[in-house]
Amino acid sequence: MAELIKKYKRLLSQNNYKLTPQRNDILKVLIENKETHFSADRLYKEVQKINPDIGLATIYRNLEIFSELNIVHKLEFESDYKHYELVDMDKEHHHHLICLNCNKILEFSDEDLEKFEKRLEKEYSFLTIDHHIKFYGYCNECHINSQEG
Amino acid sequence: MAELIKKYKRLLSQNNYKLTPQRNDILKVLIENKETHFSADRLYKEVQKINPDIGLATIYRNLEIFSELNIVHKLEFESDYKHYELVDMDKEHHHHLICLNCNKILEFSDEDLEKFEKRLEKEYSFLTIDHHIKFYGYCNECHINSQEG
DNA sequence: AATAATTTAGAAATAATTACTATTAAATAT
DNA sequence: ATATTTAATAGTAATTATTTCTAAATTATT
Repeated sequence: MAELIKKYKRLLSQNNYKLTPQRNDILKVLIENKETHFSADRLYKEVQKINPDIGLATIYRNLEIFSELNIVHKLEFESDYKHYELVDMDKEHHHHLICLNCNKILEFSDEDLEKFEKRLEKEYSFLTIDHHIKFYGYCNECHINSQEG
Repeated sequence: MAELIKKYKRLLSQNNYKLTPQRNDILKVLIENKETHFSADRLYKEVQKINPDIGLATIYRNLEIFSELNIVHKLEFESDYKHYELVDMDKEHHHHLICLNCNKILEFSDEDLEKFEKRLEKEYSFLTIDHHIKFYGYCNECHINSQEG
């Protein structure tokens, strides 16, 4: 934990950000709950337990920065708020199974894309109705243009 | 077009909804722009061209209904509004390539999941940085419970 | 310690979406 | 065809997640 915080401090510092007590507290909560997807508001309430003076805007501001620095992942589900989770280096890149009924979110990791869809149903007893796959990156024009610039 | 509208009329009717002039106008715009992802607001402005009295709330209300009936797909990207597109039966189930730079959204269809990630870069000259895969369906507990019910 | 630059709390503003209300249109029964 | 019931609408107000703004506080630097 202390080491992890140091790592983040270094990372922040390299990008001209300081490890303020507020940032420290937010990171502490995220680390202690690295299995959890937080809404900004849930995180706010959790951080308030160790720092009653924290402001909601501070949570948002820093989640944005943490997201830039790849300290947290910003997740978009079909809800009307965003979810945030700590990026866990020890954990494989993972995806989500979202229950249309109870909204539970299960995770699975990606090794072999091919066998996924079929295996999922068995391994997780998850009945797939639909799936969305999104790739983020740079399109032809954009990476060509950025080479020029 | 007229046939398609008839099909939607039947579908609405089967679900105790009427094909009102407003719904007709919205569908008309969606059909004429089936390649397009609309925001509620863009759609609103487009429908206003053929029906100046249409209300924004009507757009939202009906997009919700159309989404239930699988007439449109509600899409969530990393933007702060939702995108809607007509479900095109003739079109294969498709996914999206989202440019982090210009936000252009390219489409690709899914045949063979395995070869995707590698092929994508070649076929679309798209430089993938990250991807998200989401499966929607029912988790173990939920489909078990619904069998009991 | 004095100065400059960040960061913060808290409030106000924004913007997408939803809920509400009175009115209109449509469907059904008479 | 007309009266009655029901569904759908326009327009507005309310809601809610998120952003922006501002003055005060903190931190780093000299």
